[in-house]
Amino acid sequence: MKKGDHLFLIDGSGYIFRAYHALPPLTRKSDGLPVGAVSGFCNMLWKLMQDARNTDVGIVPTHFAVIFDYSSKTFRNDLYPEYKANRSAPPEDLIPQFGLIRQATRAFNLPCVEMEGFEADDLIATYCRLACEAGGDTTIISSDKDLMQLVGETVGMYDPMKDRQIGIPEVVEKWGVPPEKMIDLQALTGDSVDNVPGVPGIGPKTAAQLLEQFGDLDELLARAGEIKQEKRRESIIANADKARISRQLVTLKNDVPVAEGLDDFVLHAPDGPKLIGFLKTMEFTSLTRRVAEATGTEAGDVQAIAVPVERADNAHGPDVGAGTPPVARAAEIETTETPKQGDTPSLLAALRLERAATAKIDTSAYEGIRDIATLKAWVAEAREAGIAAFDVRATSTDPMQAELIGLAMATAPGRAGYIPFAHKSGNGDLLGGGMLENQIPLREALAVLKPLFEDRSVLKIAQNLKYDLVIMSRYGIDVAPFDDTMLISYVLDAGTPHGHGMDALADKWLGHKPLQLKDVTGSGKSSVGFDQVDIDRATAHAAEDADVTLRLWLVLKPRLAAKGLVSVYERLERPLVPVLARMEQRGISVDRQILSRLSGELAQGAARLEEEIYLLIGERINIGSPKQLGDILFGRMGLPGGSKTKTGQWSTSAQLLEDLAAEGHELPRKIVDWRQLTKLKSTYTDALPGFVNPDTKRVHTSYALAATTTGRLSSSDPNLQNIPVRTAEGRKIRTAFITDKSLRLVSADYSQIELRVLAHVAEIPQLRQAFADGADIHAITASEMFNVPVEGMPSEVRRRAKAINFGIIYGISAFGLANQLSIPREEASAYIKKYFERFPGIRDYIEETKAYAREHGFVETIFGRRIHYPDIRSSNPSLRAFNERASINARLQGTAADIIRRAMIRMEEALDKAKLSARMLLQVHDELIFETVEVEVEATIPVVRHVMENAAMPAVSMSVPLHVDARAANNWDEAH
DNA sequence: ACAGAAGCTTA
DNA sequence: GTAAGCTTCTGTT
Repeated sequence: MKKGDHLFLIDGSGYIFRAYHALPPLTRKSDGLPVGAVSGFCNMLWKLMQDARNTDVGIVPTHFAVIFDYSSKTFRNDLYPEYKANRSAPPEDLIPQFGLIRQATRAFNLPCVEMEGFEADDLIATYCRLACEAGGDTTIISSDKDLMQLVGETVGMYDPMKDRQIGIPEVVEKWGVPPEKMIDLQALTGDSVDNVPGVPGIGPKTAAQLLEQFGDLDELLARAGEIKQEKRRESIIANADKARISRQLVTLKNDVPVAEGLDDFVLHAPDGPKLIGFLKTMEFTSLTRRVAEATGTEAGDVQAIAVPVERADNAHGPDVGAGTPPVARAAEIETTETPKQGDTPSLLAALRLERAATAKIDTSAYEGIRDIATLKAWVAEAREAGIAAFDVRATSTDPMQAELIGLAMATAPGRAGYIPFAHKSGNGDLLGGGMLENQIPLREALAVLKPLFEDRSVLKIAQNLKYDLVIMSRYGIDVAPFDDTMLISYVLDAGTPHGHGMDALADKWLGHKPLQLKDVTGSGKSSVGFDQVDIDRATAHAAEDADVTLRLWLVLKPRLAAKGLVSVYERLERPLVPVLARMEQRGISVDRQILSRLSGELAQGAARLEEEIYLLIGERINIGSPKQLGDILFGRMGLPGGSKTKTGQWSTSAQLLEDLAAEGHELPRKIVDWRQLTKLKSTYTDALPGFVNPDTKRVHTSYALAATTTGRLSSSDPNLQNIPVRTAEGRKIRTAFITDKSLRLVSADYSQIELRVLAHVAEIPQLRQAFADGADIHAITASEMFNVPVEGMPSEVRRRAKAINFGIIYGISAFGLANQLSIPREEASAYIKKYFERFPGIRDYIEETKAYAREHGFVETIFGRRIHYPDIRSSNPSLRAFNERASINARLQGTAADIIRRAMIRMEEALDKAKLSARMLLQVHDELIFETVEVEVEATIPVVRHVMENAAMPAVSMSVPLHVDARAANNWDEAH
């Protein structure tokens, strides 16, 4: 570069966001790919380059580069961790455009410049300095105030959207200070968007005036005592440190060790065919025409090129792969719904399905990523594509104990690789095998992967992502943004016969059966850990999973929009993933001594009962065997009332034994008691200590988001949602769930949430009133049904009404109610009839639900969650009736589940905002359990209650108030 | 070694 | 009558 040359630097990242928000949304016609920002970008580049050839304009660039941010984490985060911390992920439809804009830049024959650890602004500052030193001029294509500090005699800015030049006078006019004081001004005002603190109470006007008065920031801070206005003076003195750190944050670094020099930016004429190929692919018809004219290219001769993101342009592409012909397949899917003609998401869904299902899966085509250079190339490729499916391989299915073995990544269908970190040679002698050659050491690999996994412009996709999230978090990586194919499937298809596991989804959508873990590790006694699998086989297996995950995403994601389920996914599913990941990581403290003592007591009690039982039956059978027990009780001893299970065995259910005990038989009572003690011992007091994590000394359950049909969570390993509470004996187990001395457990649970949901959705005036009054709902029900006053009501009357209320929630049947109340079926029938007479709205609700389910094959919660009942039209009456009851229950249980999900999603921020340190640990369907310091208990409870009671708002304003009870104690028993 | 049934725990 | 998960026993692979 020499004197007279002119460098154009485009702030690519800044432009993307501005164009996205400023320009009308635009999607590629053929498939709905969002391209608004790309279109704006291409038009701007073209205009700038046209101007470059038109010497009349005055400014003629000789050098040209587009600068991008690399990742969200830069050296500024080391200075100030909160820097840009409250930035949220970019909008859904912007994410794929980041990669496209880089491609656009290259199509224009322009250099794309970015560097890890630095913002685009730092690179721009550096190149400005270099150009200045070489005697050239610079124009920065941006209107960002953060760049205004660079404006000077040889550096100007240009806002392409407003067609406005920004020089020294414009900066002074806008901010009241010359460019060289912009840094001090920004240090004072701060920036709420980037989380630069600044001095509270000082805005641009005040800052400019102060700088005018004192000259610069150092002088101002030194002489702050001279400021007349009291508030202002105090604030500046108190926040001098914040101003200093802010100055560091806003000062651009102009000595970045850049890889490309200015000579690499010499402007070349555009390559017509290359550029037109890209523009055609994007379907920018008018720009394509203009470029064709200007470059003298015949647009018709140019083929649209393949673009790594969303290659739906290739719909008639490779017709390989066996099975159903693609067209028939796509058609088959859409006939199950009612697609609207020209409905773009539906069309996209069909196209995606066809592509992903037909492009052959070849496990031998995956790449082993064995050195840093290759890994870096893959990372670059993922950034280009804007999406990356990944799959973690680790030593354990428990993410709290798993050590990373390797990681697979896919960037496009068929394009996948596997990075081995820690595979060992398979010889299983005592010393174990040594580490295999040609792997990338974990630390080095993670250093390269971390910026990608945290890059807000690259969407990370996984199947059951929470597992990977917990592991990555333990390695210091916060994965965002992300999609989870399992959850997308769950939102689309809860209740359908196929599950949401990878194998089921691959089979259903891709007609493909992926390699099984067992096929590479072996099974049973001869099985080996995944780290003992040789790297080629591991690559085939893991990379295939990443490839399949990417294809599933391509197929499933557009279906969310096509079916109007985006908001369920975005508001009830995806945001819960990191919340649950954190809850699982926190775990809960369990006192092993208490459990061990209880185990001893239970063993003694059970042994005593065992002896008594043996004495009564005269032999030492296995009491735990229902078969042996039934044969003795009803066969040899000939007890009355025996009934058979469906396999023809004598039934020995607790209910039946209780009935016999009530008739005065001694043995059944002892058996029931023995079962209770052994149940408590084996399932809880003996099993729980085995779940204490050796590192954290706490118990970390695993929550499944996609395991139930209704939207509830489930808990396993261990299940902490079925810890005993009903009997005094069982409750003792809860005393083992404890906190440290200065901490407390806070338990907050919704009171009667499902009945409240019923009163709301079925619009039952008496029930709404009763809940509004805070009345005893079962007593009110009884009073309405039996015409008895609530005052002095016999407990039996209330009990029956309560059973009916619960029965309604479960999709009542006379058979079930009769069983529950131990009354004849005719009597139960009469109760139900009476109930419907008093609450006709509930009968209507039930009938409407059944009719809706029958018509659509699914029901919905009030938040739009869809639950399918494919057997609702079965000709089998009992199967049909079962589906009817389940669908009635699903609307209520599912709505309640959605409400607590919403509360959980909002809870952490609400606690943060209230400056409370409480940490959410557990969820038990209608209850949340927190751990907090004792001194904050009183402040925490109202915050928790407020979030939970208002969780339906603003999406739904319920006609019945939600009520939350909350208590704190040293253990779960007393807190509940 | 695994799968299903029976039984029991929770909301 | 709804929704789950875990343990034990039992019979099959």
